[in-house]
Amino acid sequence: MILSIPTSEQELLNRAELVAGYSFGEIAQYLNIPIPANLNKQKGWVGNLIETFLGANAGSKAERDFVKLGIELKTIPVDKQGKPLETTFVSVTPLMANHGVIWETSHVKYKLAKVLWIPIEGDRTIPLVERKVGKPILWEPNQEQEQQLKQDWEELMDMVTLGKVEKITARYGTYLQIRPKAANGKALTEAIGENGQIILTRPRGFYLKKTFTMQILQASICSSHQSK
DNA sequence: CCGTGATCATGC
DNA sequence: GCATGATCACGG
Repeated sequence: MILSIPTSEQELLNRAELVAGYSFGEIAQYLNIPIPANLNKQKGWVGNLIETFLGANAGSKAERDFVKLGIELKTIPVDKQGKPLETTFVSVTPLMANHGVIWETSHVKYKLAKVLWIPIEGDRTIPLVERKVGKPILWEPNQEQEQQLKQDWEELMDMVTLGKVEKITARYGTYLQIRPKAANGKALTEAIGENGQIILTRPRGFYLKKTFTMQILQASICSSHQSK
């Protein structure tokens, strides 16, 4: 089953709010999509399920999910207290041709300009079929958050361009980190080495640390209380 | 191989 | 316990 692409932000929000509270089993049955026993072999299954229901532009383009609306969709697994269980992948880390690349025009800033967060139950003790979708959060980074991300991005990209990519660990960056992002350890891509030469290294990606996404989720709880 | 969707699972 | 580094599936 293919659902139409939402033509407005409000339509997208309405659909996201509609699906809140339903289980993965119910949604998969409605869309006629088979449910895996677990996510071991299909780690992106939940993300694809929600994308399909919300009518996101399918494909693997380096574009936002809802191009016309300028909105990126992210499902985020949370525990019983609503805290993130995983970091959040943002985009591939460019390891070459970074001359003149700045934060303002970076893929990270672009992707995170406007995000529709969909919390999902991620507790592995709950059978996949029974796990439920949470209430959507439409988020834009505030000035402080953008500054935090920019600072981390600049520190990390400095290392990449200066040939220190092999020295980067996930411990760098306060809220944004760089980690491997590949099919397996055999995947290699070009990068700048210690002496400015071209080396082969594992592809990397930018990820948001849990401390950052937790702030987004908690802030939304606060504002919903205040608005009552 | 790259980029999309991410979570797994071992080491600390 | 939990984060880091590794990995799974798929379209192009």
